[in-house]
Amino acid sequence: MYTFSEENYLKAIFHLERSYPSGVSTNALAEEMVTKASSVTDMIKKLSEKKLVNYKKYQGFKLSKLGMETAVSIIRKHRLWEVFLVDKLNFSWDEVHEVAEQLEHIKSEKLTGELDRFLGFPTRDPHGDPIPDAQGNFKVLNKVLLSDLKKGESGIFVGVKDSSTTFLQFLDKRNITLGSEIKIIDKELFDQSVLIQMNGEELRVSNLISGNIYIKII
Amino acid sequence: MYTFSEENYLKAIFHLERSYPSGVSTNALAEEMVTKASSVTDMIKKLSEKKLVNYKKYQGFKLSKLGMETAVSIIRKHRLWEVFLVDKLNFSWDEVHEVAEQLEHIKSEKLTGELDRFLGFPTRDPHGDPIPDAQGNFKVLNKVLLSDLKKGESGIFVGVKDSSTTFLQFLDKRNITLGSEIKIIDKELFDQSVLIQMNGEELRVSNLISGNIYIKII
DNA sequence: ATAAAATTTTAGATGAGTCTAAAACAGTTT
DNA sequence: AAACTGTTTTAGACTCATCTAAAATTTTAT
Repeated sequence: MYTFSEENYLKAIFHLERSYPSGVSTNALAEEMVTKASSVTDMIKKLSEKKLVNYKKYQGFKLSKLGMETAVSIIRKHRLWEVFLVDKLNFSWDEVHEVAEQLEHIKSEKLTGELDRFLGFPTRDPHGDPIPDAQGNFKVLNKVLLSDLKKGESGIFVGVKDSSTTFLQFLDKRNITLGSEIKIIDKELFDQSVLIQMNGEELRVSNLISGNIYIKII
Repeated sequence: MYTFSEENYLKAIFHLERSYPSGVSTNALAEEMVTKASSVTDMIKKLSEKKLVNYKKYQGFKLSKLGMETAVSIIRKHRLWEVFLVDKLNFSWDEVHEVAEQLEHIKSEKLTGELDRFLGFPTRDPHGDPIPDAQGNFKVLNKVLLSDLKKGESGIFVGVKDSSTTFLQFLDKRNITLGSEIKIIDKELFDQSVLIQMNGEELRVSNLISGNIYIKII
């Protein structure tokens, strides 16, 4: 089994590979992990020895097949626990991350499988992210950022890019909830802010907001 | 907050204090923790600096008020998770310990409180042990060992002393379940084995078994 | 193409938790 | 009260994950 630290690195590399499909750099991972490049190098060496990443000095790294499977299983656990916290324990979607970060490291195949069953085999976590099944398979929803929509286009709010407490609480305050239909009424060229229609109301959101909202076009 | 290791030591000291109310020795704790006396001394020094135990060199140690509160809160979490695993996730009582050992270290007041509510504020874990409430209060059930009962006496099976997988599975195999009424039909003087009546059936159990079964006299 | 800048790795140190081996101490026996 | 026995503590070492500072390498810019 792997240490908490190793698992956290694997998860971080997984997330960074979306942005850097050709390979992740030491500095990028150091920033993500809020640590120093030298610490990253040390850890990557260890992960490389354990066959979890493919690594050549100075050339960046990628998850190996084993590393990918391990990362996906941690993400599966993280997201299942998030569903548990929201659906069963009255947590709101902005409160779950920290606790799920702890729970994702619990080692028990039976626990994960039974939790999945208990929750009704959910396919999305409270932020709209897909939950891998026991085999590690999950469908990446075909989604775009709200900021990429043009005037007149519309879609369903299916996920957030930034899942920080502050952003999620902002969305709650504005009543922007997962599953709502959003239509671009107008787009301001100067600052890229958009006037949207949602649940019969109109509101204007800045580019910083629209750039963190995922939309499924209908 | 405390490390996993510190928390495990506190829990072990808590359990040992029942057997050694006047103070726990280094060797006793080393055996309980399956480690060496020197490691225990190191850790006790640390716990002592953090005001979790009262310690004087060569004189043994006891939990301080803070240490006791901390230990009780870990035990509360352990037992709540055990209930969750058995009641909601189809675990049997012999499968829960290992996973609860991991889950007990999750740090979130809200999680513990909501879990307690979700489970209906249980007062006993699957092995009959009392679950402390949020204030750390719990009632110690007035119970005796089955081996202490005399011929003709009877009571309810309310808990186990040994909660190892093998012992719990043995009880399952013999259909000896928590809550059953047990009566001593006969006691063999030579080996202290007892013939008991339970659920209308009679069976003979050795002293090793009867010495690990807690009975509440009715 | 070479110098400057940025990135990455190495070297050496630290703290947590553990170990073995040796020293210090406590309790008991003679 | 001195010696023996068993317990406890200390000393020094190891691994893990981290750090700072310096060296090595790659990338960028002139």
